Amino acid sequence: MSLQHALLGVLEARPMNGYELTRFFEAAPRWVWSAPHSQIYPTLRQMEQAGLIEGQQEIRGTKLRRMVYSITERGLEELRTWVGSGHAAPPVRDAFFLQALFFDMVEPERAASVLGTYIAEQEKLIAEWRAHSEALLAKETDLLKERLKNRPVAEHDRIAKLKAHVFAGQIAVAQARADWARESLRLLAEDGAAGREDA
Amino acid sequence: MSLQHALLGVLEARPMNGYELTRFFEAAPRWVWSAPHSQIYPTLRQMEQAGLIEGQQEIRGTKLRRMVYSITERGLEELRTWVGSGHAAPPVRDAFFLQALFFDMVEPERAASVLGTYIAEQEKLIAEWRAHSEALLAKETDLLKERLKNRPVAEHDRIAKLKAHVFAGQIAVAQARADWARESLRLLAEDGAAGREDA
DNA sequence: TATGCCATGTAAGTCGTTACATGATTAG
DNA sequence: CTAATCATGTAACGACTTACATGGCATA
Repeated sequence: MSLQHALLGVLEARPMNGYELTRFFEAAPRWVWSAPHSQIYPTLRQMEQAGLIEGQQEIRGTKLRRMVYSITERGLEELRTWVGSGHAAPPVRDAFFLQALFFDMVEPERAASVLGTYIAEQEKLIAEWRAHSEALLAKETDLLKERLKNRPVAEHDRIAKLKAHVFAGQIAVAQARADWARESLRLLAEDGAAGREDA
Repeated sequence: MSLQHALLGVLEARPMNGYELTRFFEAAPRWVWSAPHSQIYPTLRQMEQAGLIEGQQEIRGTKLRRMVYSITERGLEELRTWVGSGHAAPPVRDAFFLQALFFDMVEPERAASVLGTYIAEQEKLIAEWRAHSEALLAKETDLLKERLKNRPVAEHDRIAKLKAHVFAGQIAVAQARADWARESLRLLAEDGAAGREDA
């Protein structure tokens, strides 16, 4: 159900149509959730039927229609309830750690190459999230600006800090992964050397 | 496809039946992958058809049958190929960070309670993984003992270290999450105080 | 003889991926 | 006029969840 809550969370800032939401959820500098448009459009219709959001049709030009969805009172309530209550953690399922568990089955060079790619990926994510986190702290993102319009000015700093901190969390996790991968590289090198000495 | 590779990785240590694999993948002290038996049994039959594993039927008592699966040469090859090559990272999708992104919408006390539960969960995972990591380093787990039987003694330490290190990675990530959650608690407390001062 | 473990299944439904498909509008 | 962008869909498939379902074996 998380996609629904993600959509509610975005629509809480301002009304949007499916296309805008799609750009948001398919965006390259990734956010905390992602989804393709093929999932977003049907979900929006579902949510409208459930009364969580309301669609308003608009016409651009003569024929190009778009449905602009806004969050309803029920949607807000659902979002607040979900955010305020605990949810069971999803089962552990990490394909990369699974792969790493069998690195002893391949030549160290191949494992090292896989690790190198992984580190680069994590670094890229870190860079994107860092930029986003800083933009939030500076209250420079479009969505945050919209969101703050409905909040008392006294709370603006608090809200910006809290949101930025979430991305700091993503960064911390990615950093832990990257650091671990670098240690793995060292471990592989050591072992490789030891292996050669023994041989 | 990761479940298939997880199964191959376990069966590389020794032949097992669906029930044993199920206990492994549904185990409370979680591993790096999990799956219910309703997913495991059909997957095993699929993998047998694909020639990745081979089933041998055994009878306990008079009627109780069980299929003991062993990895085939093709399965080994598939596993090695998969382990040795890079795979695109799955899209970012973290329900807890998503939830945290909207903590400003609920009372700080509720957010704090959600964070508290989260921290406890992470700590529990850390404890389980720590125990598992230490058992691996000491070469005390059943599966590792089986696995090492087919490897040169000179490599035993290396293999144990590599496997244990994967769980150290899971621990590092969980630790990063827990630390982040603790910082979040501090941030919420600060803000709460500031909010009350302002009011 | 009853409880707990061994052992294996099916089925319905949700979530997510990938590919296919269509057409309007705008800016250069 | 043509390419990029706006805008919205469908369909098939695979992965995972949850619930339902059955029966044998061992031991107390």
